[in-house]
Amino acid sequence: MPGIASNRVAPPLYQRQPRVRPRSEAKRARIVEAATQHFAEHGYHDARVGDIATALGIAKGSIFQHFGSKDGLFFEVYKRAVRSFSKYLDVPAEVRQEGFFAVLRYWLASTEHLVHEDWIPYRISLLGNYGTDLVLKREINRFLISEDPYGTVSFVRFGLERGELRDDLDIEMMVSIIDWMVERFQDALLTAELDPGLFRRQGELAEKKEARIQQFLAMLQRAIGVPPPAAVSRQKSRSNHRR
Amino acid sequence: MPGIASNRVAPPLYQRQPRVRPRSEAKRARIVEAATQHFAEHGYHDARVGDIATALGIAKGSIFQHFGSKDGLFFEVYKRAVRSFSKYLDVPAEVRQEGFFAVLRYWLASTEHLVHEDWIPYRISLLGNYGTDLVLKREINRFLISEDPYGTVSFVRFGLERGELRDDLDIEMMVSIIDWMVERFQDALLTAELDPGLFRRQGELAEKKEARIQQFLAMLQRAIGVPPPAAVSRQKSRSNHRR
DNA sequence: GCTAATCGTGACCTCAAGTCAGGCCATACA
DNA sequence: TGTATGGCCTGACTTGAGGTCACGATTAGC
Repeated sequence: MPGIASNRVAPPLYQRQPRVRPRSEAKRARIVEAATQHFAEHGYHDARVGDIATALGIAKGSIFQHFGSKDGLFFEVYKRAVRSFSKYLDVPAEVRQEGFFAVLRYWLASTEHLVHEDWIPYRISLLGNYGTDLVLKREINRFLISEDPYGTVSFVRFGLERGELRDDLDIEMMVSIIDWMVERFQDALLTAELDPGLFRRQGELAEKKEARIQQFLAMLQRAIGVPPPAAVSRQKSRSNHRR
Repeated sequence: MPGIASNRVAPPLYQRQPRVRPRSEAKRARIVEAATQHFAEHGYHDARVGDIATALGIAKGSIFQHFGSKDGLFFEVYKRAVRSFSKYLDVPAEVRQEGFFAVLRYWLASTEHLVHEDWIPYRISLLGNYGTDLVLKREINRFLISEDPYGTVSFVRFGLERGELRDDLDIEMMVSIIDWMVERFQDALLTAELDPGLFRRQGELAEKKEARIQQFLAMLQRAIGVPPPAAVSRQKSRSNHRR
């Protein structure tokens, strides 16, 4: 897969700063923009690099010069799409004050709304997660780990600091669990519209969505949340949590 | 994608049972066998239909006659691989007697052993889950739902009947949760060897595997298991539960 | 053995990714 | 302003994989 790793040239031998080359950057951006559209509409395999070039009125070779390969182009498209998403903690202050699980509920509940507003980046992310190939998928995972674009790590720290998450679990594991579960849950909600039949029985999911979100959150809370103080000495909630 | 939907011909108009055609079935099986090998070794995209034909000493066109397309061939390969896996409840009787979570622990613990014994079907399943494209993935999901090849549904029923699983959750949701979580957890264990870098930080996972399995099970038990009866009677029900 | 169907073949087609030699053009400096 | 330099853009070209098809070989049923 040529081009995916690094498509920057070797450093200049003497002075001569390349000087940002505004033309080139602008063009890359235009290409990524158009490619996003095409990938989102046709999927990875059925998107044609030639079509993207035609749509932009440029030569196909030009795209390869900038991105090296179709994979390389898609990788840029994917990164841009994923970076456009909000991070977990980017919520209204009052939601954040309510705590970890309130934040989670906020996002699950607004998923549908967000996707209606702009479905394209979601589709791209779906393609990156399931619709290309293992080599690209590995690259994507490296990216997700190194950039943490959803801010899951700091979100989990937030939950830990507030004493809402168990401290006897690996932080790595909690991050993974959140990423996995939320991703799949959102996929299931979303693909009901974008890709009917992609995940398990989303048919009824649409109706029971509210209930599902509640169930899902309650489950997650039991799984990784601090156990409720109750049962022994009723009252006084959080003051005596260990650590 | 011709061929993936149905590569059986229209039903015969009058009598004339096709009569199983032993030659044809045998050949299909040989092709699937060889294709499995190639897909597992090279991944979906880098596997060449021509190579498979050459390896079998037959014409490429013959493969297309039998399976319609590369996708169609892979789909058969995938189904066979997945069907070769054991179902959840296919465990030694004494494990089964211990109950739902014991069965789960049994499988998680033997994952590594199983994959060493025969890594090929696992690789194929990984390719089907992440490494082809969305159209095929949809087909695969339909298959998984209709066949339930791991027997997750009856496994969950088993847990419910034994009173080990909460009865206030949707059965559909529990099935999905189990499928998702176990799949990802196994992937993380497995790809540490098959595809380093495919999932989050599996580096340390290898060492802490035992501990992770414990953590993971405990988490799942809190999430979907019936709450422990204790807690009313004075002291700590959970801290010495560590299993 | 004869006939009708299926099976198998390999040359052929299509089409999309990817390449590259050459012309274009913007900038840097005289 | 003239000219040299180097990156940018082009589009015709190559490569190679999936997929097709007419025809000959093989088999099953009588």
